[in-house]
Amino acid sequence: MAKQKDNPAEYKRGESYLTHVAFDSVVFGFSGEKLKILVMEYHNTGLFALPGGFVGLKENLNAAVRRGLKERTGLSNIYLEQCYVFGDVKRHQPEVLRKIIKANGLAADDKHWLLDRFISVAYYALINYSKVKLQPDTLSDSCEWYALDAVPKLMLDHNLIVQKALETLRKNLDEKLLGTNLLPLQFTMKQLQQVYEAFLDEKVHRTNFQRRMLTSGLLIRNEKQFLGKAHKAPYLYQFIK
Amino acid sequence: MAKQKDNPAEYKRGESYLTHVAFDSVVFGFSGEKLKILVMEYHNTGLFALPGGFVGLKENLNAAVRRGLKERTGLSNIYLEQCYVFGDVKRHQPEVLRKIIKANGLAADDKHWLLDRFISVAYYALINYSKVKLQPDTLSDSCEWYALDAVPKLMLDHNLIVQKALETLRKNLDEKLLGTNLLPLQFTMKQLQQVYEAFLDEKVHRTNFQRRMLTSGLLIRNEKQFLGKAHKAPYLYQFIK
DNA sequence: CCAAAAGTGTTTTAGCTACACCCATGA
DNA sequence: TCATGGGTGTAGCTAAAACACTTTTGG
Repeated sequence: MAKQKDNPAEYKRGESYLTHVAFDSVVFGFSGEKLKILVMEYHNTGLFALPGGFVGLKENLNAAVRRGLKERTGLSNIYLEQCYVFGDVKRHQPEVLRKIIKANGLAADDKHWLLDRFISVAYYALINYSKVKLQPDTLSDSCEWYALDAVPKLMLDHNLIVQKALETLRKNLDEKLLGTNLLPLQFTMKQLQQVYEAFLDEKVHRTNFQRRMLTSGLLIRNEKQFLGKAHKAPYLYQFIK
Repeated sequence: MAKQKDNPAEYKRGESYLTHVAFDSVVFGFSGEKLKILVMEYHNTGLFALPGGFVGLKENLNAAVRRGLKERTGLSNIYLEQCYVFGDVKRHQPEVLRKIIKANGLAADDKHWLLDRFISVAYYALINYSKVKLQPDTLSDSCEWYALDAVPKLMLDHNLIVQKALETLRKNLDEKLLGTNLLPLQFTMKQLQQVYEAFLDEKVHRTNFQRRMLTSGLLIRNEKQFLGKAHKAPYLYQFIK
């Protein structure tokens, strides 16, 4: 990719991306017994935002989102799903975008394409926290994990997008096979339980949870064990196939 | 609305609608024991399509979809939900749109904005069949109900959109309260069962279905009865509130 | 031996399935 | 009185909830 292509703010209107169409991703990771999401901070603005981007003129929408995630996390083959389209007029706040453009030392004349109104397609992604190498894009000075209960105020309607992603996931927890994507290949039942609890935001009954998982037939028990704690060593489990 | 505004094909690029953004609706109705959807046919082209449209520059996405449905069915307050965003490059088929524009006697030069690539936000709607007064838009010569098992070949990826709408609805049948939107205020248990069967595309157990509905607490039984058939008169039911 | 966490067993309840049965109606 | 479809009763199965219990480990 040419240097110019790395910075969306330098594009002229409609030159390389579809106008009026954007995407934002809520990227979930699990670490330290907590659910976290990726948040970017823009240079010298104090503005926080979800990692997002734009769709190339000859690029599939889903492919564009994968490209965006690849650039920020280094990962391909990410578990990714559409969540909702945010298309209200009131999400158009050119002052906010102007602030970002100016902070990057670019000319923010009134015709700059980033100042236009955008419809944003929201996605959520589930990724393996430990495999990620974070990289901010050229407009941002950081891309960091934030625990769900410590996400800062985000620009535009991005906090709403996070809520919507959570709701969507909560609805179909089981069929999304949370653990497959958020946990390492092998994990303890406790870890899996914590993932569920983090999404549901409530405690689940330990012994019944264990039985439900085991009888589901989706995971197998490895005889290897994880030692080092002052209690019975737990089995390690992994999902089948 | 001015006359010009009634015909999207007459707009210049970006003059009144957001470029690259469209919507399509799968409108479900229930009649004659069958599930049906609305399909439009374009003048002199043999092309069939889902009712869709574009988003005004100062119009909320959801509002645009409601406007589109109002124009074609005369109904406001329609039950409406997003379903999926179709954003692949291969759905861009300018030849098809060119055909429609020409058949309407308009100039289809290569820069016509309808020939651009569009991302389409798919919605599904559940409406009360008997309340609808169908009206084609200015580009179409008909807007008709088609039984789900008799939907013709539609343009672009519109058949795929129908499939996606069905899948989405099937997943959460119960929480969508199908009957509330698809049936008249009062209905027999048989009708409600037929709605479920139409969506699931399989028979459900009559007596157990009845019990499940009654114990759900979502509907009440009216003592009024529907007479005229050679069998026990069924109760009429209605949803609470 | 004790505390802590993992894992198993058991009882109760709730809901669904399948099927038998009775009821009301028009021809 | 019979065919047709509406409505109820009930036995059997399965899954989840609640809780008591045993096991393994480090200190």
